[in-house]
Amino acid sequence: MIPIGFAIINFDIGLGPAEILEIFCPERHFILNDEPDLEYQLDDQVGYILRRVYQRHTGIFAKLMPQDLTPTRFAAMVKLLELGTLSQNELGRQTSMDIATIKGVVDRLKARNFVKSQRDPKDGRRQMISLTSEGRSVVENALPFAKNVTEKTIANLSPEERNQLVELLKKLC
Amino acid sequence: MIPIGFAIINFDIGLGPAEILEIFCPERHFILNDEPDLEYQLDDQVGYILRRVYQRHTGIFAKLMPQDLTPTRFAAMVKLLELGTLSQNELGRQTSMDIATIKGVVDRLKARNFVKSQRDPKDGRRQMISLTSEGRSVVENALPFAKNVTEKTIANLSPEERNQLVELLKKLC
DNA sequence: TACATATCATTTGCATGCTAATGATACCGA
DNA sequence: TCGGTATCATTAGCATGCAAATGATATGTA
Repeated sequence: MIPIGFAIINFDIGLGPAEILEIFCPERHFILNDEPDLEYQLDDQVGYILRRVYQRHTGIFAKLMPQDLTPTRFAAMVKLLELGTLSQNELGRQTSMDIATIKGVVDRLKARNFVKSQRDPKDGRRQMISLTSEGRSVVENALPFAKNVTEKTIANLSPEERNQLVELLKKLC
Repeated sequence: MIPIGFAIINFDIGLGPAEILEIFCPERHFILNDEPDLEYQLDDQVGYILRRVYQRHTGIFAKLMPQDLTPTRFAAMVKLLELGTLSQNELGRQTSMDIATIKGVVDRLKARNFVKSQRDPKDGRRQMISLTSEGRSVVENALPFAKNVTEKTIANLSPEERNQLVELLKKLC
């Protein structure tokens, strides 16, 4: 049961799929047989919308942030600024990146001399990651831009709506 | 000006960074000098939260969907089911994927024989993409699973909260 | 001490997602 | 018809993001 079938009817009687379903069977939402209503509007699915919103956000981020800072690079540097030296795994946990992803991010930050790493002398498994002085300066200077990115991302929302959104999203992770 | 400095104070007097800033200067939010307040909590930034929520969602998606369907593959197939044959570019626009991304998705769907493509005889530039009969069957069978993915993603929210969230997110893309 | 288990890190492979460069085809106005 | 412009598609390069396999190091216990 696919939307296009309804769209044709829609041309004739000026009703959308949902309304037509209501007319045919307001309780169970089926037509002509017992097939369950599988009407599925991609554009209303939270996952699809989340992808699109995050896409727009990363576009804003790329446009406004200095120093080629990406969301993940910046996140790692902010956490290092806040928490100091961290093992690579711990840095990944703090920034919601798995070990493969955080390794790539750290490698690229090292290539730019924004972070440095050294083995933990007390635990030979650990790579301890910390900001270089250049990295500290870069991330401190980037903070106001990052605030601006957040502002631009939610510019269409009122202050109450902004709080609502963040509270709702926090319940989903 | 980094949070850890406040955290130490916090131990002693039981106040968070925001409250301490209020005490020192409720108007301009600075302490001891004219440096603007750059307090920046990564975990409260909407972009960072969006990434984490979408991450969790894709995890649910991967766990529940059949046929190795990913969010983008499924999105493309749903749009083809709904709208019929589309040019590759148009399919990308309908699913919020740029031309490079949609090409990869289409290539992988073709490799699985879920979609087929042929040049538009009326416009030699266009690759017209459509579902194969196998692809149609796969996506129709996948729809209830996709509904379940959405349900699991927002399981922590009440019905009103779900509507709120979707409405707020739609304002951001 | 020796072994099992856990943790940390690396690597490979696959899948998005973007930009930029390139080439082919349509279309439109002079 | 010609030439400029627009659209469609391909390709290359870089950056996430995940799963799985591998290896090195710690740790706890028999």
